[in-house]
Amino acid sequence: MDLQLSVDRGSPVPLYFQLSQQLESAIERGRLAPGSLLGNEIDLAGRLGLSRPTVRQAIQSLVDKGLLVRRRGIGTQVVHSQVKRPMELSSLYDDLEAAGQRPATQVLRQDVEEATAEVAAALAVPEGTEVLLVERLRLAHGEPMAHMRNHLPADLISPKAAELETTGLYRLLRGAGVTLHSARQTVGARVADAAEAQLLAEDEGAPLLTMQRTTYDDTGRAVEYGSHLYRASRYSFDFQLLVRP
Amino acid sequence: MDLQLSVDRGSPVPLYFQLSQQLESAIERGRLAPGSLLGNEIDLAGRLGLSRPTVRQAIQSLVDKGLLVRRRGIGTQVVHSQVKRPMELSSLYDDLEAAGQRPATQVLRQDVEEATAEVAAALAVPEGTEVLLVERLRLAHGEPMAHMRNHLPADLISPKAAELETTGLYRLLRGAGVTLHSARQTVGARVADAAEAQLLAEDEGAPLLTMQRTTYDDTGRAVEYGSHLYRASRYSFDFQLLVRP
DNA sequence: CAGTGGTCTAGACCACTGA
DNA sequence: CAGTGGTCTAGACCACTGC
Repeated sequence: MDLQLSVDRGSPVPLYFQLSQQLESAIERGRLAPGSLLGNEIDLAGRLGLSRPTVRQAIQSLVDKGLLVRRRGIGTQVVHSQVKRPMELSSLYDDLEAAGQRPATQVLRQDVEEATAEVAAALAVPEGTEVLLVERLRLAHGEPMAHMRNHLPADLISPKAAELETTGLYRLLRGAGVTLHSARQTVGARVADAAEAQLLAEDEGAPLLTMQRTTYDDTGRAVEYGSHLYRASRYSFDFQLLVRP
Repeated sequence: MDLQLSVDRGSPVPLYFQLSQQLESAIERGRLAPGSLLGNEIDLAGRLGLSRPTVRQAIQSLVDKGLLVRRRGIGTQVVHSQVKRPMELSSLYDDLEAAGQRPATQVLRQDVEEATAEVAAALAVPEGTEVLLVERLRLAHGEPMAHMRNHLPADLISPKAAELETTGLYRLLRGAGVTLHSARQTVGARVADAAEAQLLAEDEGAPLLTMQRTTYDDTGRAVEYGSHLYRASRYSFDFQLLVRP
């Protein structure tokens, strides 16, 4: 197994990160075959001129991603199956863009309102607090995909309609210095009523996927509550789970 | 912040794990308030008689769980929001049991069959390979919740119907020595046809959640492919996501 | 038995934050 | 500036695996 592994000590990139990236790309390119053993940590450290803890840190990050499996007494193996990304906190805009679907957005509404009981509870603010409401229609290839209603604390961002039409909400939040940390989601289904059907170019009674999501920043503050409708004929949630050890 | 932290060096439980458990329970009991600083790692190590890397390992595991946030130059803080469990690879049986719903199962069918193209592709076996097909109806409080069709390689387990009625499939797999590792899922929606409606005690045209899942063990072998239908009026998927740093 | 990963130590220097 | 987490080293011993 003659992988060309090497680290650059002059680089500001941490050594363990350089190594984990090289291993990850070797796995992705198939240079490290599924099921193959990685070779023991001590040798690897010696060959690279690194200490064992540093090598372990690199390997551990790939184990956490699900690309490698360690077995005591055996060694470290490349997982057989192609693990794709675990479910990420991504916006529909990013998802569509990544799929090459050239998303478009129509901003239907953008107002500052007083929080209803539902929104206040989700954002953990007093009822009646001013919140920004953004209502959008997401299109792909000119076809409606989803209707999205988002509520945000009014002091976070004040996006222009043009910004909302050319980028995702999460990108705007990150640009405003918000560090997204976690989200709580509920995915369900229901059938379209007449108004929803017309908005999404479906028939009344068509199946819709519903998703409610509250997103928190790293201080634990709720920064967004979304309540969305997706056309089930055009969209499904697709994701990977890792079993926590 | 006078937490009674201590480690038992005689215990076979790793020191970092003892510490992370004590910190986690302190956070859950509210003894470590959200937003409070944890105190620096060097002091903590000194007070416990541990080395700094060991303390860091304990803290890191809680950061990975989303309970703590580190900020360079600032310190380590308890996250404000109550983070619940991230989405787990759990069976509906376990989910219902955890919710106190006393699940029940009707085994509708249990056969060894030849894999269809769909199943063969999902399990990565040749078409026509013998696979175990299990078809079940999951009930809670006597009401149908979901219709579940699972396909498994025929050589893994041969469960008795009684076992299938009193436990989840994943528990049976774990009991057979299978280490579950990851799963790929797709969640969608559609409306019930006449047969599905009757089976699930819904009306024709009622909304259903669909879920297809392929589960892999730690060698990357596909050990289960499931194709399930949930009554949207009774069930939704509820989960937490962490943003990968 | 030899070889593997799992855990742990006691230091070191750096980068970033806030006062 | 002092204090924090981020990274890194060079060892050590243990637990588990397979031969």
